Amino acid sequence: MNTNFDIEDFIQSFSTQCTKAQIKHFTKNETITTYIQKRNQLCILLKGHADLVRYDFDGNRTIVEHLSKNDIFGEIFYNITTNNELLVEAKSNCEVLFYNYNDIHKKCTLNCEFHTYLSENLPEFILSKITNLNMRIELLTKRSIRDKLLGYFNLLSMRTMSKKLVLPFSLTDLADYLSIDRSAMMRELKLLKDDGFIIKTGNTITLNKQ
Amino acid sequence: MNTNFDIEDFIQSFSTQCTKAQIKHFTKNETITTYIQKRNQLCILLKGHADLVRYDFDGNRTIVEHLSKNDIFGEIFYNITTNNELLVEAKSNCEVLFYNYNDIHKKCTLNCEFHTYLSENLPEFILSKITNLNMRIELLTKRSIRDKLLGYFNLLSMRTMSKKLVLPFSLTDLADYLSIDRSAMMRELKLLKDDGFIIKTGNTITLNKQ
DNA sequence: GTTTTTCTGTTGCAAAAACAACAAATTATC
DNA sequence: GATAATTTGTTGTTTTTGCAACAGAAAAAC
Repeated sequence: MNTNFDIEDFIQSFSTQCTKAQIKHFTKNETITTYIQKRNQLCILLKGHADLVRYDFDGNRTIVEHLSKNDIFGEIFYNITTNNELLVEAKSNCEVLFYNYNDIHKKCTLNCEFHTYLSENLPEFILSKITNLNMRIELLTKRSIRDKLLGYFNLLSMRTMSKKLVLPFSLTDLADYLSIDRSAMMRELKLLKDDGFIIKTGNTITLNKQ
Repeated sequence: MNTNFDIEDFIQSFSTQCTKAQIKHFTKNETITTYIQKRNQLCILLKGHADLVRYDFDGNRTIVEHLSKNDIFGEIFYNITTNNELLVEAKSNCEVLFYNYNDIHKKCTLNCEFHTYLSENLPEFILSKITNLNMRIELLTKRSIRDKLLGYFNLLSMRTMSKKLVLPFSLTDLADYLSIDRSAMMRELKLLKDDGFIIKTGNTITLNKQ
């Protein structure tokens, strides 16, 4: 998300034909991948937006991660313990690089630039991912809907360096992301407006107090 | 946690005098470190148990992470956005290795074994950390206290390959870890017992149904 | 071995959140 | 541009969770 990784360079070096990786394209609402243990898939989202989504037995949908350009994902990061479905859904047209994690240390037969680039930059990628996961945990450990909403808005505000922020997904999805009931969230949003904490026009939020 | 990193080898190679790292000892309840942005501290817990804890304005205490031998932690993994205190507390006698992340890529002047070892093995360490964080997120996104408890018990059960499991911390701490009210959790634990899902004796839980 | 502190277990009550159901608005599809 | 599908906004009701307060048990400190 906030790595200094250059996407153009990346594709450029990849074009030197690495034997281990492949790029695929997806249109909106297509399933990019389903998490299955032991395949050790590592993916990088080169273009577009996608959500890692879980459906549980009660029919609840949870957006586990919201993925943007340069975010890494894949089942290597998971121990698939539960039998809940975990899948990555394209939210717009996407370009995804697939890689097998086992192959990262084994030098590519062609010793291609792409391969070198990836293994050199992976630590930075991963560090950025951990930071994102920790921010997510911070949000989820907040005790009330109000705190979750304000916490999330502050996060976005921090990123764009502005009190005015545009939600990256629908309110329905926001509830699934914060792991709360949508109608309860709507009620709380109204209270936040009434109490003067936020101004909301469409999916643009402006932070006020605090 | 489940890396194949060998602690003895580690200390052995460290004893060849790396100029950048240092090992410190802590006794129970001591504060190991406080997270401050821009210091880029990276730590490895060599011995003992510790908790990464956050205290928020309402006086709520949250155990953000429960750290065991070989777990890595430190402020490089955080964007300190909120002004909530984040600190690592020793839960038993601990031995901790401190390192500055900036120094990892710059080869140590002595080009010591330790340094090489660390930079070679860091990806595996980090991968394990991400897996743990994802499991934590899965727990926190569960919608009810019951699901959180069962989810956590299942996780521990999975790790030890047994239906009988020993909680790694007190019930008070468990509530802070699952980000729920302790008395509400106690009530739910009783219901789980009454419904025959678990048998509880002290801090040993045996899973029944499902 | 006694005292102090922390942890466990319990409960009534208040507050918050989830559930359910629907109309209006918006967006997508044909 | 009409129709279908999804999203937003709203509200009454039920359920769950949090809060507060306390007694007994266990653990730690002296």
